Amino acid sequence: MSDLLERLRGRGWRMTAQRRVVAEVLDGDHVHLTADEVHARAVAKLPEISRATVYNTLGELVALGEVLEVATDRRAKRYDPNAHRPHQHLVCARCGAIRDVHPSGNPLADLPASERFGFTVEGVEVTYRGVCPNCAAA
Amino acid sequence: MSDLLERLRGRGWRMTAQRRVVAEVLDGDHVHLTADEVHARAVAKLPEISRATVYNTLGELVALGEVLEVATDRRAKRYDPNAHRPHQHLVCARCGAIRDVHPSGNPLADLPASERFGFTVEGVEVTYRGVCPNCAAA
DNA sequence: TGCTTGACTTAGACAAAGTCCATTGTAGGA
DNA sequence: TCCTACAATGGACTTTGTCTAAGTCAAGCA
Repeated sequence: MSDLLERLRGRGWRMTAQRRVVAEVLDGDHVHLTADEVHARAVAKLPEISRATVYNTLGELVALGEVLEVATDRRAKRYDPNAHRPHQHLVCARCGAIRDVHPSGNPLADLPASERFGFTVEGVEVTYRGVCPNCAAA
Repeated sequence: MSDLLERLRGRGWRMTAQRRVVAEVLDGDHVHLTADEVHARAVAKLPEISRATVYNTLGELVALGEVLEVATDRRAKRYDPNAHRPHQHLVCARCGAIRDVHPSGNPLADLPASERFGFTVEGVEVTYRGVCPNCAAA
């Protein structure tokens, strides 16, 4: 987990208590947290941290490629620390639970040139939607 | 275009001026409008229509399957009247322009059972991201 | 160790998108 | 035509996120 902190320091990050706490929250927990949840957990470790700092720090982590932004619903963005292995998401339509999944195949290859309309296509996001076992049982 | 109105009436929709106007806005224009843009166009036809009504009506159209919600960015949801032909979206990372595209292949089939974690998978959304010709030229 | 500096943090105001609710209006059936 | 349940209104409210001006502090340097 200090891997992440090391990498950040290596990139010239000025290391502050706030940034360390945000990085630790994400690094210690491989789930998909909203900015607000990150803030709540950060506050538990460092009560005086502000919302703006959490947003700033998350934005910086995303820009550095250490964390992915995931927008699976209309509500809050979520932050996915699993940025180093390409993956897609499977979302429960009822409770919003998110799992990382690794489909076979390459969806980029499925878009023929005739369907690209002159765009330079750079990436693709795939979101599978369904109902998780818990919700199905209930 | 009265097709849509007919279908809605057949489903027991109470036809009001407001609903007709919202349906016409979407039906007449095969682009991807935000709720606010729909409201603006509806106001042009019926000045006293309220924002809440536009949201309600869009929500009902989505529930009836006549219109798709598209959440391609963190900002406003967009509404896609092209609900009857399955398709995916290609989004410009700079200007936000959206094109409907029809990839070959079936991404649902690319998710093996071992990657479904007990979920009942019901659908999949694919969003291609790139740069449109206009933005690339600029 | 103790300055200095500019990057970082803070609190709170602000903005955008959307929801809620009490009241008022009206479509469509009797 | 009258009723009544369903729909519309508008304004307050919520959620998520951004911005800014002022204060703070990490890290390099003497």
